Amino acid sequence: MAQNQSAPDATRRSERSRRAIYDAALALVAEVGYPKTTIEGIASRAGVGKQTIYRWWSSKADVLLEAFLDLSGQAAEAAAQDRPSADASPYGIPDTGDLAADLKHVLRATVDELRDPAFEAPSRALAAEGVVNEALGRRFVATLLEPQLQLYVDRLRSAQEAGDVRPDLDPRIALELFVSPLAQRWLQYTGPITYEYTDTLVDYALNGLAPR
Amino acid sequence: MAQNQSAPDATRRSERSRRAIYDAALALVAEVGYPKTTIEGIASRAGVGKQTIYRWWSSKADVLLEAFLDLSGQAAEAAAQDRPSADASPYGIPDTGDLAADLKHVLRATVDELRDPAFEAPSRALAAEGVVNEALGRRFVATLLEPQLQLYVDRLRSAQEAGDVRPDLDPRIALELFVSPLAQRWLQYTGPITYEYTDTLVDYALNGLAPR
Amino acid sequence: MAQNQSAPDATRRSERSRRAIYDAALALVAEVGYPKTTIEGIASRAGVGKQTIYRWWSSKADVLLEAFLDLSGQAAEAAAQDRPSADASPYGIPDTGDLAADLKHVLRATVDELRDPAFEAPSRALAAEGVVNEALGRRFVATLLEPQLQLYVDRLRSAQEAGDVRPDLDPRIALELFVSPLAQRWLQYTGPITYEYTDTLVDYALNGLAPR
Amino acid sequence: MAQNQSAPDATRRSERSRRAIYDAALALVAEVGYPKTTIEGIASRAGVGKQTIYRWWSSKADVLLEAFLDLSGQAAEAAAQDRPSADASPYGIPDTGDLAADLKHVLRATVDELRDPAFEAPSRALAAEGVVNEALGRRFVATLLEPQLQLYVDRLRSAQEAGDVRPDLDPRIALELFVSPLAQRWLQYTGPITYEYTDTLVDYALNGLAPR
DNA sequence: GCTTAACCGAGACGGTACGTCCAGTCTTCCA
DNA sequence: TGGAAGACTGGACGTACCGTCTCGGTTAAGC
Repeated sequence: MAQNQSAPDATRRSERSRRAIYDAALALVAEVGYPKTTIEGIASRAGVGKQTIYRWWSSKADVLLEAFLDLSGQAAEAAAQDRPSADASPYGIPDTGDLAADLKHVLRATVDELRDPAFEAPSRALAAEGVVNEALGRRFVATLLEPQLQLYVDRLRSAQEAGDVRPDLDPRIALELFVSPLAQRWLQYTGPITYEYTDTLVDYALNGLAPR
Repeated sequence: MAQNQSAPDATRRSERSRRAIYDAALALVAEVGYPKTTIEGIASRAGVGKQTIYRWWSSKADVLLEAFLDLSGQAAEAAAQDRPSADASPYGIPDTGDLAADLKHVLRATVDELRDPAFEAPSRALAAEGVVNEALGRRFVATLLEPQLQLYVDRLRSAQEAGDVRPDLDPRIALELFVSPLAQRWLQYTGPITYEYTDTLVDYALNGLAPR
Repeated sequence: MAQNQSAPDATRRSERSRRAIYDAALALVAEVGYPKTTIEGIASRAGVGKQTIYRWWSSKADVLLEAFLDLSGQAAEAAAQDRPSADASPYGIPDTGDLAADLKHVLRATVDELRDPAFEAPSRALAAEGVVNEALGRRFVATLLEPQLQLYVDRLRSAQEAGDVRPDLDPRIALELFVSPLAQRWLQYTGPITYEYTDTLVDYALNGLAPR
Repeated sequence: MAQNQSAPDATRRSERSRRAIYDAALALVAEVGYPKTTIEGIASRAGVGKQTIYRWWSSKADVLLEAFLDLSGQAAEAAAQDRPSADASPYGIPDTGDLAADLKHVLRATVDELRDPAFEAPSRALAAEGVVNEALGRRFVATLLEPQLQLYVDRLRSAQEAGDVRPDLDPRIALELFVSPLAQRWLQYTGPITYEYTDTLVDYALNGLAPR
């Protein structure tokens, strides 16, 4: 099944240009915002011809998604380096046996990340694009969001085995009770984002709203 | 505190043009999508000069926000008309005494609304724009989202008085446990949106994840 | 034979506005140039509604032509005031008996006038417009240029009677030999405009190019 | 002395577009007149992006000047082709020994040209623009008018050598006696343009107005 | 080691939309 | 009812980018 039209030869691709484009795209999104970031601007800042961008990506969002993926990969690697422990899982959720404490810990880390300007600008841009562009949205979720959520699924399953979470629950849905509120506050500015808030979310979610 | 610069005289504003612009904006967003909706396109479809748009609004997003607000207002009015009951609250959440049932009912209605193409296109566009444009995002939330959420706050407070919800909970946060997951699935395509799903959310949220 | 459509009633016309419009038009043409002079600009500077201009004139050029006519009229009146002599002819060409001297004198005065910025800007603008807009051009010539040229015709006829100009010549054409070169240099920047130049023109024209 | 700002690379210029723009500009000026000729109109008629015009020219007048220059160049070339005689001078003035006849001949040809609609529309437009825009006016004169006038200078000098014109005359001024009147009549509609008229001009100019 | 095909930087090209400025018309309110 | 004010439709302005398309130059693979 051959490519329809002159698929570029990836083996001859310039690594140098690819990196420069990632850097330029992330820098511009951070500096001037996503809407004012243009393909021409990226090309010019990267010292690259426009065609080199169009050859390998299909849109501005596409470039940014890959650039952000690359950035996340680097960050994950760096984080793994710092954590010499046995648990190999990158960015894994700790399992100390205290579910509430573990979740609160991870959510606090997420709060920190959401405030890191280097991450905020591109991820917000991609999220926004994804809202209106379903194809990109699904890619964004599949490559970036879902892997993160899977960690919660794993932790919740472990908690079910330990008897800390009801066994009949669907962990994929359960995690949304405390993850989605944070996501929405961040995406839509519906409320402040604090440690206290995420701690509260965990408590509410685990214990339920109804009296015991 | 004088007006900045030659503010137009609102009393002379053409109601006809305003309506035509709202209609054109909503129609175009629904037909060709938000990114391909242009000010020129709106003006042309509305049979209006571009300047008439720029005179009263500052951006495409601004036009759409007002158009959607207007549309929502009309819809609310129409709904109020249909409900001859004593409870005057527009779009109010029913209070039958059964909290779970009431919430499930309202969330199912929300599911229906999220699927109504007439609402979906513009609200998705506004949400996307709001993610990346904080000023607009906050206006979107304040004028459209928060009033809806307030209804949940009211219902939860009533439930607290009835002893169906723990009295120490913050209702504004509590509601997020079942509202935000739906919002996120809709915004980010993180999962299917069904009645079953929203029913499950209500059950999980009221009873909690931990065993009783 | 009534006017086709609501001919304005000239008797109720505001003299105040008319004057203000003339002043504004002349001032703007002098300050920003003819192309950047706009009807809106004139109206605003004159403190007048746009409609008041459109009611009485049909175009920017039309306004300027009348304004300039008015200005010329005033100037002629002022000049007449300064000249208490018996000869009533306004701006008349002196008739001392020395044709060459008289023509040189008048042409030198014209040179001065062509350099007066108050006259230059509007008359140049009108001339330019007239080149490309035949109707206006003809009006410009008929109301402003031709009356001036008629003075030369008169003087040349007088000279013919005195035997200083060949009797068979057409004075209307003859005058062009020394007037048109000056006009062209002014209109088209084809050469410098000096007293020496106009003196030379008179000499060449009177004596001819061929040896005597 | 570096180029001011990102001068375009002339070697990559599209000859095809340049020609199409010339053709469109000349056609539009002839069809709808100079004031109604717009850059957008030229671009659209030429099947060219607006930017392609703005890249190489600074204004509508600029485009037209070059287009007309090009047209004149072609016409001159075509004329040279038709004249297989030894005298290489393009558009040269004949030198039969009879100055009056030669001048009358050339002026009659000029009368014809002034009436050729293909030349009239653009040259009138350029002349008008030049009246009000000194920079363009000077370019118009230097590139189009002056070279023509130089031919008269040459012919007059030859006549001086032959003793047909007084030796002390400045030919550059002398030529204006019969050229400028024609120019003015054409530019300002101050009179009809006929062979008889130009013949008369030559007679008057050569013999002078004063009796012999 | 020399050819050759590709990627590459550069940027001109045909387009679309931007946001602004005016033209000329229409409407409202004041004197 | 003339005039000041200014909102209206409409259209051109000059600019910014889009995505496509050459144009040398450089660079790596294959002969």
